[in-house]
Amino acid sequence: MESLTWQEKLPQATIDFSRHRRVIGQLADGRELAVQLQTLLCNEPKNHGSASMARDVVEKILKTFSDSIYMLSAADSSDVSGSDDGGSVESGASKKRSYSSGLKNGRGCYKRRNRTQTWIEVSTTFEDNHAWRKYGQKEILNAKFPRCYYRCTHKHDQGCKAMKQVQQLEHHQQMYQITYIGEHTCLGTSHLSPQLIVEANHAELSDISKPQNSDGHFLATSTLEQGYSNSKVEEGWSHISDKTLATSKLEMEPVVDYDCGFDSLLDMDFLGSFMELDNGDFVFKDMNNAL
DNA sequence: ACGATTTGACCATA
DNA sequence: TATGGTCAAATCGT
Repeated sequence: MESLTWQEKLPQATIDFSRHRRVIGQLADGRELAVQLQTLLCNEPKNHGSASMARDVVEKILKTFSDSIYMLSAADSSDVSGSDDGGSVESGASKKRSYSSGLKNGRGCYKRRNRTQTWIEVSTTFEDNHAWRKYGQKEILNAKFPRCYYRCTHKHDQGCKAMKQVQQLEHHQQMYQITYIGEHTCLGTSHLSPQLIVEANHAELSDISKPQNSDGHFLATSTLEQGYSNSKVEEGWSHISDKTLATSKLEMEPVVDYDCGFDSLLDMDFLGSFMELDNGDFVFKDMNNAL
């Protein structure tokens, strides 16, 4: 009874490569046309209201084309370039330590927690108004950047079980995919600031909706479990510094388009593609379960 | 001195 | 067996 990894499933999910490539070609043509339209619009007066709106629309179209091409290309390429190089974060000090050989000491004795209280945020910042302590970092297969593991600073003094995992997205390096595990039970407020939030039961997504709120932030909902109220993410967006992350804080652009969020989903365990419905919603077709 | 971070080892799971 | 999640000693920073 062999369980297949997603890499092993990939060829099944992308059986018709030639059709894929034709679609990619079509998308490339569409992008080219959008570029031409953008060029035309650039000749319009800057302060012309409708022209500026049109430019925005064209930019979004371009991004949509680019990301669609990327998504298809990613699925098309069987060359899953391995976990790369070592672009890992190296802290200044070289550290060679000699572990005494009988290292048991209760090390690694733990239970994997259930993931019922899990949700995913995609944001330009991995800060929130909670104090986190980093407890691990790991190179992830097929991911350029390592995944960092944080737990609440108040784990011991207040017994707070909240944790989060932060992973920088390979194709949108200003974006971070943040997986929150468990609610904070420590004192303090919780205001998230996502561009996209996926509420999930750590299971496959089957339905992702376009942004509903006025801020242009994006919200995706798992149809498998509705463990959290959507209002959670719409309460407010205050940021304060996260002490544990301050030292590695990056300069980041504040504005991100929703397609970044979609891109991020590729960096997760999902394999599939997005389809836009007539009503404007996006549906994620899970290729893992296809065929 | 003490808390935070780094990083290799260990364990669970698919 | 490969991969991801967690632990904890060593190291760093204040």
